[in-house]
Amino acid sequence: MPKHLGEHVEEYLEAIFGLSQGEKTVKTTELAAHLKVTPPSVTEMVQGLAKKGYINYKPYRGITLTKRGLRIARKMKRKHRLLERFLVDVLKIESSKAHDQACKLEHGLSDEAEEKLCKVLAHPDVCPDDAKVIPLCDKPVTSCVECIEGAEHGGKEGHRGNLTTLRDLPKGKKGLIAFIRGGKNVVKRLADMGLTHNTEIKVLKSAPFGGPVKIAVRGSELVIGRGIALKIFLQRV
Amino acid sequence: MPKHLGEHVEEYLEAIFGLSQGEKTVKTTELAAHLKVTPPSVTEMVQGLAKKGYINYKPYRGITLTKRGLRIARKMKRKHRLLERFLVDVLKIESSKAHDQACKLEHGLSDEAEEKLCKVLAHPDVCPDDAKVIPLCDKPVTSCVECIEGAEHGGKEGHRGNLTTLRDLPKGKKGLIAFIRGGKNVVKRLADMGLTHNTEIKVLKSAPFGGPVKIAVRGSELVIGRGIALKIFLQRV
DNA sequence: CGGCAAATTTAGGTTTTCCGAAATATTTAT
DNA sequence: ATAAATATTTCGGAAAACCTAAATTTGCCG
Repeated sequence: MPKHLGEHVEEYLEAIFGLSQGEKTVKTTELAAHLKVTPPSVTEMVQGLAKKGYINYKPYRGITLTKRGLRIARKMKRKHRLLERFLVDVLKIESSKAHDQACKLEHGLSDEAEEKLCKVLAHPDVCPDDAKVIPLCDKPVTSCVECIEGAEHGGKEGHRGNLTTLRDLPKGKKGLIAFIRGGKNVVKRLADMGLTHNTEIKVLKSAPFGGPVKIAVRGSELVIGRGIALKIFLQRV
Repeated sequence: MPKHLGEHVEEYLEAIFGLSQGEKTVKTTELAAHLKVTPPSVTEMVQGLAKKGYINYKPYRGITLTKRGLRIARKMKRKHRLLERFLVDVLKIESSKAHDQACKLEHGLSDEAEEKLCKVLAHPDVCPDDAKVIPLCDKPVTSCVECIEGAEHGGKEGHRGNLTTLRDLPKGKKGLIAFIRGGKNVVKRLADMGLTHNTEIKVLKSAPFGGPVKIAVRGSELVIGRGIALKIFLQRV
């Protein structure tokens, strides 16, 4: 059982996650540049991570995260981005400085504090720095409502590595609504349009830069705004 | 120039600070128990700290902080306690858990974030855990008002290691008001009683457990409540 | 297809912080 | 005052991460 999972391990996994967006394998040198260490240091660390089962590593070929590694990496990114939101929204720190500050804090943030922070920030969807999506929490819920209403969701953790937001689902693709990021209002508003858990959606048209998305739901067509499209998480089918 | 001042250095100094309350020299074993490491580890670390000038260390005799060490230790305690307040007041984490959580975050908290956090929390005076006083910031101001009003206090840092709160000044002792922790209201309220910067105070009677304090100011007598006594910082004379 | 440049890994070494066992100093108790 | 108990330090070693210099592998280009 990995007890305290060194900071550096987390840092590496998070970096690999960031650099590998969409399956891409990550190269040693990229990682070295990103982490500001030398390539040999990366090689060494990466060998360790592979041995411990966090990544798949073929010498000279590149790196991908395993399921285990992905879980940790997503969690770190989530903590990082929640912290950024906090630093910018609550403490009013410039977002350019917030990133570095979040980097230093993220490894110390407990899961409990992460959860409470998410609640206090009203379940934010993107980080202020680069508007990237904040990964979902791992609780077995289908919308933030269940989390807000308290209730011990003591169950096993979900594995949501493969969910996409509606904004990121490409034109022509279909998906099942897996999670709605929002409280009662958002859930209700979407339900009124027929968008509920497990509903199938097909993307008809998606504006390139996060503009509105046109979708087909149960035969009818709908246009969904950028903001709300970020709150709908889909399981591709 | 010490660049990033390892976490462990900070941790040790903070622990020494905590254990040495009031000049007492700290013993190796105490420190080991407190930090949950073995005595040999402490000895080794402590030798390093002494060489770097953060502590005075006589083998077999004990440890005290130097001025430099004290500055760092106070800063860490301050960050720690501000974080505890934040975790308890804002995130609603149980205060028993908040201490450990704060320990993990404190080393990553930048000076800027510390300052902003202090502002957001409205310049709190004690930490929720054990009601101990949160050390003052090092800015060259005489009350929180100057800090609230913005203004770049770009000057050199103060050295406030020797200030006491009115609550902690023993009966019979005299002090000069050096700092008032509070905004306009507090400062005004105190000014109305004749308590302004540089005023001399003598403690006539001090209730043992933080009860009211009777003092003499400019010939007249006053009784000060526990809460407000914690906000008045004195330079002993 | 051979050779060269770039990417990557191996080798050898450093620093920091920890540990257990053994030596030494200090304190306590007879 | 001295011996036993306790506290502290010394010694030798380990794990993590890093680094530089020196191989080695890969991939591209003529």
